[in-house]
Amino acid sequence: MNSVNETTRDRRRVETQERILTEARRLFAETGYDRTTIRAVAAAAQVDPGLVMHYFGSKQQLFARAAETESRPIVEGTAEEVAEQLLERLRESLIDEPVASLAVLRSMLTHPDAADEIRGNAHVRGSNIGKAIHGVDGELRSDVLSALLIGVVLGRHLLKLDHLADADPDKIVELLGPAVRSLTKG
Amino acid sequence: MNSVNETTRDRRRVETQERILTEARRLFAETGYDRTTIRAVAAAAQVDPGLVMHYFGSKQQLFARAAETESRPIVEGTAEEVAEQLLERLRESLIDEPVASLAVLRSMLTHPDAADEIRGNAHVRGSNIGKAIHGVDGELRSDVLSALLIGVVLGRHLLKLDHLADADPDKIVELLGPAVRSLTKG
DNA sequence: GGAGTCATTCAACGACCGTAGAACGAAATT
DNA sequence: AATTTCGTTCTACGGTCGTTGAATGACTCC
Repeated sequence: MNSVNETTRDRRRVETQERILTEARRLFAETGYDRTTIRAVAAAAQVDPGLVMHYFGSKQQLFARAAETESRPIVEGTAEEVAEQLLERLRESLIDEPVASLAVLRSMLTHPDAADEIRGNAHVRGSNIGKAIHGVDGELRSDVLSALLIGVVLGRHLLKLDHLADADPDKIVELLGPAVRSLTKG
Repeated sequence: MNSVNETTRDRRRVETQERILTEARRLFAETGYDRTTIRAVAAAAQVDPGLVMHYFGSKQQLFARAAETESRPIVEGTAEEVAEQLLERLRESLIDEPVASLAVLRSMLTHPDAADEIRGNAHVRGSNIGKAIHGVDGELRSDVLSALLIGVVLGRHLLKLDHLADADPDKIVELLGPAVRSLTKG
């Protein structure tokens, strides 16, 4: 039986799968979907490429698993409240964006699945703006905000724009305060 | 001799090279560096893959030629003047970003050369912000502005975020006015 | 302890890629 | 008209990739 007695096989299997997922996330985030090969993931996880296929079925499915992130919707409220939530999420993203999110961001321009995930749920650190922004052109302003936040996280963690990559997160958030607030207001 | 008498061979050669470059730009912009194959470019230009190699030497060099853009520095001035220039460039980029720029943007996350071009000359439609922004944290604010503009152009032309892709450029520029102006001011 | 499950490896296939070099044929030069 | 140039194609090599299916051997269960 299972679910009661955990066999050593169960443990090993889960450990191996998570080791593969960790290395896959890292490589997807570092080099994107296309340049990350199943062979490289397997090597990094000290495992045979066939095992990766056995557990995850295909490269696409491996990416889907590696790119899973928790979606944390922005709660509705006044323009100021929404702005403060977004800036706090941005602050977290600047300090340490989850590797899974970076994998999606790195791949979004060349892998349709990654683009879909961004499009369907434009987010930074799983921040689903959704319908938290109301007023005139609410949907457009929401998209613009998503684009801005994506740009900043991209510039810092992936493009590594010289001064943006090194700057104090609080300083960046402070600079972006007026910009974000001006866009949450209808 | 040459440079005086233009032979039909000269004409044909230039025509073919430009046809190849046009198709290369289009494909690089649509699918990025890695997914664009020399074979596909050759087929689109109705030419043999070997001819592409013969004219451009390698895939990297083909990309370099296809991705060439004119750099148009932002001229220094008051914070308001710089902001107005940036917003005007953004407006142009929203209406019709050059294919060569889109090729660089599409490839910047997976092709090191494209990333270098963005980093060394963070631009949208060749807008080199350079040292046009002064004051406290001038360099950081310049990088943040680059990141914002990249995000918006990316969201509209490449990610095609639903409402951002369809919106009136003037409306978007209007929405971003306060954000851009708040960042040009020291 | 013997049968069976399953985590893991191994070897290989077929497809596609960038690239190189020989070959051909039409235009240019003399 | 003969010869050279060169735009263009053809064929092929070596490499890498995703994926498969059989083989192996350790663990599990009755």
